[in-house]
Order: sequence, then C-alpha cells, then structure tokens
Amino acid sequence: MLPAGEPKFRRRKADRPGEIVEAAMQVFAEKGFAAARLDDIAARAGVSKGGLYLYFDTKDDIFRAVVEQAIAPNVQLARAMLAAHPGPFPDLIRALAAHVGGVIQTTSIGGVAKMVIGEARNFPELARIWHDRLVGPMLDTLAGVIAAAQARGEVRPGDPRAYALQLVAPLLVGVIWRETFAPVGAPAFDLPALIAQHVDTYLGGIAP
Amino acid sequence: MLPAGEPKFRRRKADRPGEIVEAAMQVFAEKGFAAARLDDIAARAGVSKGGLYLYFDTKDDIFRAVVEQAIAPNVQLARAMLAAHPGPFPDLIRALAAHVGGVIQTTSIGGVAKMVIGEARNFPELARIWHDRLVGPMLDTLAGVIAAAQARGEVRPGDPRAYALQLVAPLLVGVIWRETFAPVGAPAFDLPALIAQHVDTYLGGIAP
DNA sequence: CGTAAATAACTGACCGGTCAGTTATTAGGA
DNA sequence: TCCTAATAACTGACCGGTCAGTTATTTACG
Repeated sequence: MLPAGEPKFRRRKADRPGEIVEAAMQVFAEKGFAAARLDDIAARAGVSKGGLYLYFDTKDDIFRAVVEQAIAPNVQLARAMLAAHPGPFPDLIRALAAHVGGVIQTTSIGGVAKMVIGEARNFPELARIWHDRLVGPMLDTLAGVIAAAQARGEVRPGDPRAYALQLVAPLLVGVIWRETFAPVGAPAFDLPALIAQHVDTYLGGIAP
Repeated sequence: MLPAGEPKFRRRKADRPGEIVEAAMQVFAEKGFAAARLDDIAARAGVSKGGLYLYFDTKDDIFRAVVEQAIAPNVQLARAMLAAHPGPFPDLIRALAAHVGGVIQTTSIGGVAKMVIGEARNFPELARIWHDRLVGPMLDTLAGVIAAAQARGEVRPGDPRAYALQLVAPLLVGVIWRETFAPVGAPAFDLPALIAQHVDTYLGGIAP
C-alpha cells in the first residue's frame, strides 16, 4: 500500500470555490435544494465534505453563490441587448427571443429556475434574490420597452407589465415542460419552433 | 386529574381519510413533499402520527391521494366544458378562460402544481400522474379544439399543441408568480385582468 | 520545519415508520 | 336499563437511518 507517485490531494485554494459552485449548480438543478446532499456536491467537485466548509459556511451559502453565478452573466447580456437595440419593436422582440432561446438550450438555467420555484416557500431569501436580481429587472426593462413602443403607436394599449409576462410565459412553460414532464415520457416540445410560432402570434396580437 | 367531560379522541373512521388528505394538501402545497413532516399533517388533521398509518401505508401514498383528489374534479369540469360548448372559437376560449380563472383563484391547485414541478425529479411518479391525468388530456383536448377551428378557417395554420400551450402558459406563470415571488415582496399581478388581456391578444394573434 | 489545505471520522438533530399500550365504542347478558 | 366483555380506533414513545455541520488528524508545499 505505497502511495507511490500520485499525491493524495493538491492544494488549489484559488480554484476550489468555482469548482464547488459549478458542481453545486448541477446537483441543485438535478435534485433541488433540500434533496441535494453535501456529500454529492463534494464528490462531484472532487473535494471532501469537510473541504466545502473551508470556502462556504452553510448549505444556504453555497445555494446563494450558485444563484449569483447563474444570474449575473445572463442579466447582463439581456439588459445590454435591450438597451443597445435601436430598431423597431418587432425586430427587438425577435432578437431578444433568439438570444433567450439560445441561453435556455445551452445552460442549466432551466433547472435552476425550477429549483427556485420549487423551494421558494421553504427558502424565501432565494426567491427574493432571484426576483430582485433577475426576474424583476428583466420584467421592468421589458415593460419599459413595451411602454415606449406604445407611445410610438407600435403596440396597442394595455398593461405593459402584463404584456411582458405574456411574452415570456411560453418560454418558461416550455422549459418547465422539458424539465418536468418530458423525463416521464410526455411528448416533448420543439423549443425553437414553439418560440418562433409564439413570437409571430404575439406580435400579431399586440399590434394596434 | 379527572378526565371529566371531554374524551381524549373520537372514533371517526369514515371521516379521517378525507380530513387527512385535506390537511396533507395544505401542508404539501406550503412546504413541498420532502419538507412536509408527517407530524405536521397529523396535527393539522387532528390525529396522531400513528393514526395516519391506519389509513395510508407511506408518505408517497398520502401524496398520491392528494394529487388524485386535486385532479379528478377539475379535469372533469374542464373536459365537460370543452365538449359541451357549441359556439365559435373565440367564445369557447373566453368561456374556458373564465372558468379556469375561477378555479385558479378559489382552490389551492396552484400550490399543488408548484409542488409537482418542484419535486418532479425526485418523485417522477408524481409528475407522471399529474401529466397523464391532468395536463396531458387537457392539452390534447385543447389541441383538438384548435385543430377543428383551423379546419373551419377560424385559426391560422400552425402547430395546435403549441397554440394550446401558448394559451395556457400565462395563466400558469401568473400562478407561479403569485406563489413564488409575490410572497417575498414582488408586485402582484391582477390575475383576472392579466387573463382578460391575454385572451384578447391571443385571439387577435391566432386569427387568420 | 511550519503552517495552511484537505481529509475522514465523528456528533447530534431530525424524521419516516413501528408497535405496545390506551381509550372510545359496540354488543350481549342479566 | 345497567354492567361487563370484546373490539378496533387511536395514541405517543421509540428505533433506525440519514445528513448538515464539527473536529482531530494527516499531507502538501513554501
């Protein structure tokens, strides 16, 4: 039983937090907060359970870090897109839909969203972070864009916040479907096709 | 220490299961499946924990009973409505929206739905039941109605299932919002107003 | 070497499920 | 009608397993 060449572990203080958060995001997205075991997270991150506590104080703390990491880049991107786009309203919506459609299909943000929805009641602070940092600003920005379009006569009268929610809802439900019902044998939706059709009818219905 | 007038408990074999399921529905809707303690359910049902096991074998079993009880009546109603309604497509959609809006606001079905979404990965059978008995048939029926309307030239071409999902999505997201973000201080949506506006734009967008 | 990073064995609280005993209720005999 | 025996609904203390968090110890590395 000689430990021979390979050392038992490496000291990599700088890289650990990121690796742990990445592993935790996967496990949380799979199991939800309560059912995620710290042993699982540690194993997937290539660390012992005790090692987690060198970088985070509690399980909640890890959850917070995951949400922050999952949130920040995407909020940034969508915000920038809405702010930068100059064209007429339909073009803006189509560009946004294309971007969001890509994000939805390439990241595990769907699983994280499902996790937030599912655990909101037991961990209200998580719902608060998710809302204050992601959903709230996004909806406000979108509502602002819609209100501006209304002022220019490009969109019919009505509550801009509600219009914003109407736009986003089918995407969210599509993701929920994929995460919830498709795994148990329900027929899947073709997300890009669904989005395309939705944008068409949405723009048709919202025009004056 | 005389036990005097009030007896310690009553024997009410007939009423217990219903009371337990009702209590369990509340606790599950509040906490989700995993976080719901049998002690809580028992206390709310006015029974001891052991008493639960006189009527149900496992926690899963109670969950199943709750889902069945929450599902059956509503599926029945919505199905009947779709089958019975003769009028033109827009009228049918408006009637359906009004009905569903009422159900959403008077029952705890929203909480149960959130629970199913949140726990689907850890308890796939629940997602299966929810889909096979409620969501699936509902979506199929709706898609059938839409396809029929397309055949009559009342609805523009496109995937009927996707159109059905587009119709339902804002309602679902509205409920999720109410259950998830409103409790942590997010501005609430006026559900009836949201539904009304959505039906208008939906019908406008889906017309040929 | 010294010390900080990392491990692995450990603790204690919690919770689903069990079961021996308790109590309300019913049935039957005087 | 009253009393007693039999029954089954119900209770609550308990057990075993799980898991978040702690700590004593080992190991890598400047």
